[in-house]
Amino acid sequence: MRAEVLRGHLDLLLLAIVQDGPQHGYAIIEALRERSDGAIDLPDGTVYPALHRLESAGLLSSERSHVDGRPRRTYSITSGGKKAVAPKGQEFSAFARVVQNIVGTQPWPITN
Amino acid sequence: MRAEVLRGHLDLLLLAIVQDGPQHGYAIIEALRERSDGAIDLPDGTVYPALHRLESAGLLSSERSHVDGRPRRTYSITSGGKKAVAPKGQEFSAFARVVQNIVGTQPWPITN
DNA sequence: GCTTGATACCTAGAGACACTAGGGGTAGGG
DNA sequence: CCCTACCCCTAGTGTCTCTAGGTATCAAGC
Repeated sequence: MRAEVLRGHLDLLLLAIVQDGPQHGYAIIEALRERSDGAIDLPDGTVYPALHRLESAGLLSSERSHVDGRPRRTYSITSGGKKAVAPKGQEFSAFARVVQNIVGTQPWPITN
Repeated sequence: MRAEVLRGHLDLLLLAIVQDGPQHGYAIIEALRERSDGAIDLPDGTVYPALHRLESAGLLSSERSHVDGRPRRTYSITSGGKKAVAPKGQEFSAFARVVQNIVGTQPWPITN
């Protein structure tokens, strides 16, 4: 699955991953791949600029460190990021529901 | 809801509407607004270029006509468009499921 | 008769964001 | 010594939506 498909929702995914604990960029990419069973496999050239955007937007903060001599930038979610992630998630749900409704496919069982 | 949010999925929505019967652009915009309970309210400057794209991609075809002296362009779905809409819908479902899964919000009732 | 609003279509230019395709390094195994 | 995995970064490109205009008909209100 290309990030092209989730354009505009990549921020939500990145925030969701970092919300579960500070991560560095490379680990975030792996976490997304694992949590999606390989469906989401992003090029790092997509993720790093997105992380920079989120940081300059104040939703993430980062710290440089060195592990085994390798430079690392670890991202943590800020209080602003925490506040933003819930409504973003709800907005996505609403969006998905509306699209499913119009398209007519039901990905989840109807219960009533 | 801005089309910005559904970037990349607008094609799917337009195809889904036209699949239910030929429509002209203005009517498609209204159909989307009604079927989404007002959530999707697209500017025509977004929709018309999208329809042109879909036509030049061979997924829609159009015919000019006149109603009450007003020029109209009515769009119909092509066989190529019909073939494309189902997998696009499934792709969207898969995408939505994966995102929900990662974000952790469940917009539909869990049944097991 | 004139204006306003709804109907109906179109385009140019700008901006946002993911992509491609590179660049830089360290560490470890063959 | 080279290749792979690990780790970060940027420039330029392309696609798609947005804004902000334009054109034109018709009905209703004044």
